[in-house]
Amino acid sequence: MKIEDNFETFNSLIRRKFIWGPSPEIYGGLAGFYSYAPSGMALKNNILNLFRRELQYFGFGEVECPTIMPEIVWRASGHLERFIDPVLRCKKCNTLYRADKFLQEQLPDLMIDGLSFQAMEDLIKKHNLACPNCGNTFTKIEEYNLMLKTQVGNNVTAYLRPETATTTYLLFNRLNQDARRQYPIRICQFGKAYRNEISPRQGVLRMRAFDQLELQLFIGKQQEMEFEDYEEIKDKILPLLDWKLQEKNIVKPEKISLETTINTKILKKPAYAYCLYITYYLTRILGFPEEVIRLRQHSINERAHYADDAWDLEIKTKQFGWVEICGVHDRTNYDLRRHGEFSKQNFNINMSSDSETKEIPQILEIAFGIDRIIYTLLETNFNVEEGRINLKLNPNLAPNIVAVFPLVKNKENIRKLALSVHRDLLENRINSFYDASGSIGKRYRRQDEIGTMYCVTIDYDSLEDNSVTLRFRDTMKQDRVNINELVEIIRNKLRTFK
RNA sequence: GCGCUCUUAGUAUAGUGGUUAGUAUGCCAGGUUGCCAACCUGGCGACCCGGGUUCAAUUCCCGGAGGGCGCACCA
Repeated sequence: MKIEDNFETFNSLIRRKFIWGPSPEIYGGLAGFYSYAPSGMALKNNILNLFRRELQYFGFGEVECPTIMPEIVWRASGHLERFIDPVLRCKKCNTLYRADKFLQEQLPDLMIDGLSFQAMEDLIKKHNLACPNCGNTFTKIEEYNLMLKTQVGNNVTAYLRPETATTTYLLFNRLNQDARRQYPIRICQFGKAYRNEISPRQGVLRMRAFDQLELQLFIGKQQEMEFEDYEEIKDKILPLLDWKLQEKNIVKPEKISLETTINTKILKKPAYAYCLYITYYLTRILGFPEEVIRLRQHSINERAHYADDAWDLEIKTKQFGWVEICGVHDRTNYDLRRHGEFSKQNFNINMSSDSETKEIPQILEIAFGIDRIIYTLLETNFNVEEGRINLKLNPNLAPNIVAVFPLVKNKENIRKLALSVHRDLLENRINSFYDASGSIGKRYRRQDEIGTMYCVTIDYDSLEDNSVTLRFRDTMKQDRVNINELVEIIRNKLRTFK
């Protein structure tokens, strides 16, 4: 197989090293479903470990909720209404049309938004509308439900969650008790979400079952405008593309300080600016270079039903263009207002020392798609350098931290020493991989292509003076170090990466 | 979901109505090897699934699944 610097080589690497694969593959697969293999899962876990450590620093507590919730939850959240599309199916050629969009197109002068199914069907009859593809008539309007429906117990209708966020909000009264009025309440949740995509494509970028890591700030209206943490980050410069720039067909973000965005009213709320900062910060520590990142604002009709302002963090990829890996939403008090109404709970609470004023908390939401992070991180770190695949992952994210080799495999005492170095690293809980097969060069290349930063080779001299070769992935340069210092040296090197 | 197109070892590919289904790479075992995909020997491993046509189907036909592209969809 020739190694060319293109995304075919990259795609082949994913399959060859079995990072993830279609599922259930032996039965032909089901579109939109993938399984992670150990190396892919190691990467995912390393990303999560890093995120969890940082989120603790930012004051977030983690919760975990069921992935299935009864119908009423999704009625309250608005998903039942917004995630079910009316569709028209041609009786003959089976082509599917989104009913409301189709009618609006055909009858541009009428107001279609908000019409009942019956009213839409009447319009179709009245205007004799037929399938543009083959000219035949339609079936009755059907529902296409983007949420996966199931039954709990005997006859309770329930849905698999299309986002983790809503399930977090349901805990609000408990979280509020726990928080002792220290606002904002900062909560995160990691877990699966499910969407019944009509045609899932682009591999793990659009799965029907995918992982989200979502951060929520429950915050007072006043506090959003006078947010203490904002003061510490207001000088930070972010690559921003607001929708006014997009209207001028500009795709390159502007580097603006958060303070400027507030002063020029690009952003309304300092607390929201802080959320954009956390989003950008977490993305940067994964090792994404500045040039491939932009934060893009949604236009008004691009926004979700609950959002007052929305920005996506996007990564520039070779294969798929700009890919959203995170959405930041100002959900206002929409969610708690609705869940308060539907559950008859009182979420109108006192958030300040002034015991007179009560309010329903605002929610600011940061939603990462972990699988999209994995894809984009692998793609941006993928390099071909003079016929060598080098996956330049941050060393603490790679599946292996270090690999240990005997220079030759048929010298028993070299092999023994190599194995003991390997075990010693494992004893110190440094993720080490032992490999003795093939030439030394081949073993280096095997590690390069899965991003292992350090390789340790035990040779004839090692037997004499207890020293080994420490070889670096990116430069291929080698240091001579003492075995007794190896653990500390590697730990120190890892420490220089966040 | 519609249209076009594709599907052969882990990966990348060749090819065929009757073949021991080829090649490269990979992987395994052994040999060799004093540091960057070396070499030698031996071995492993594939025609997406179902039906039809046929004496015979991996190959032709139909259907399905999955992938790619375009359209639609992507709260």
